[in-house]
Amino acid sequence: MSMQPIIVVLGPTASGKTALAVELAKRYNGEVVSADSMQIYKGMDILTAKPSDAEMQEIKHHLIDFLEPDRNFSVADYVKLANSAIDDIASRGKLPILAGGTGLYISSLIDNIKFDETTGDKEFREKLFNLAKEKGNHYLWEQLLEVDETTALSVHENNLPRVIRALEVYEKTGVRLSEHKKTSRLEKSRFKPAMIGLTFSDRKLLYDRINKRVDAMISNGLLSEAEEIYKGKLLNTAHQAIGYKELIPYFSGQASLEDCIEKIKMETRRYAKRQLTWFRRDKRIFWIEVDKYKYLVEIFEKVQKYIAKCINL
RNA sequence: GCCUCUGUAGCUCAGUCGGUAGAGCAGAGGACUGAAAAUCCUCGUGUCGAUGGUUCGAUUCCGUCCGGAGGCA
Repeated sequence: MSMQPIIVVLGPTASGKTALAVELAKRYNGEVVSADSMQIYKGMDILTAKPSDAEMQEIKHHLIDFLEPDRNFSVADYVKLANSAIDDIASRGKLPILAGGTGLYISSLIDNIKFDETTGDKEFREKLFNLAKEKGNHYLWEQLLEVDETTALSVHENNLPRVIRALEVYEKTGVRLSEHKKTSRLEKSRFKPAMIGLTFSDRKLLYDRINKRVDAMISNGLLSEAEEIYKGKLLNTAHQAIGYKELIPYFSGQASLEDCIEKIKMETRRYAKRQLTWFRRDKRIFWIEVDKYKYLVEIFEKVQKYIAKCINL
């Protein structure tokens, strides 16, 4: 079976991924598959900086705006859906273009990580969470040390969700997470990716863009959008969105709007930093420092050359 | 004009009974396989406002000057 070529556009939030992905889709007869853990949800348009209506009409986008915000979602779900979206695109003779900032989703898909069928057990997790509360994080971690030493030694005892997940995997499947990690990578990836990373030579410029974008979101109606969400019901995944949870103290009258907006900016900056940390370790990525180019055309030309070299298009 | 308080890390402030200093926040680096916009770990040298004096030694005590806050006229 020949490998599926795919263009991947990644980078921190507010780096210009959406625009580049759309341009590439036009140039290569492609369709965009979003790799964003929040844009999957319906509504939350401003909050998650979804592509504009014009962009969506011009180029078909997948895995955006399809799930109710009260539904949970996971990497495993993502990989499954993304794979079938890609098959669909390829079957119509088009080129899939993956674009987004959720590093875990991107690498799980591109590296063809196999997830097994057991889903997360909410009750089990809650039980262990309470146990940790009662007896301390170290107690729980020691339990993990007994059943899966490798994982225990690589996860800090305070990283409760990770400790709990590792215990859950062993409890429900009888297989250690550390073993599962090995077998999950046995199958070779079906993709031949051209990975393009957008970054900034000067972090301050990125932060500047983020701050401005948050201000723009506010003037575009973020408040009323977030208030709608505030009234509705949200479950685990969606309520984590930056820009929503920071406004809750404002809605409940516990903090000033100004302070909450500052908080959104700060959390977004930190998020961008974490994204960069995640992506930096992937040596396949062809990085473009976008602040070094005056015109988008220059970036576009560079990217095209790289794509030509990488996947012969 | 006089009196009192104050000036220490990007910010808010501790502290040194005289032996050149430390927290929180911000920031930086890192980890990451089913909640990932999440979760977690590590990292604190700065003319201690300026300048004279006392002292073996001053950011610490004293004088003067310059900022800031308050009070009295």
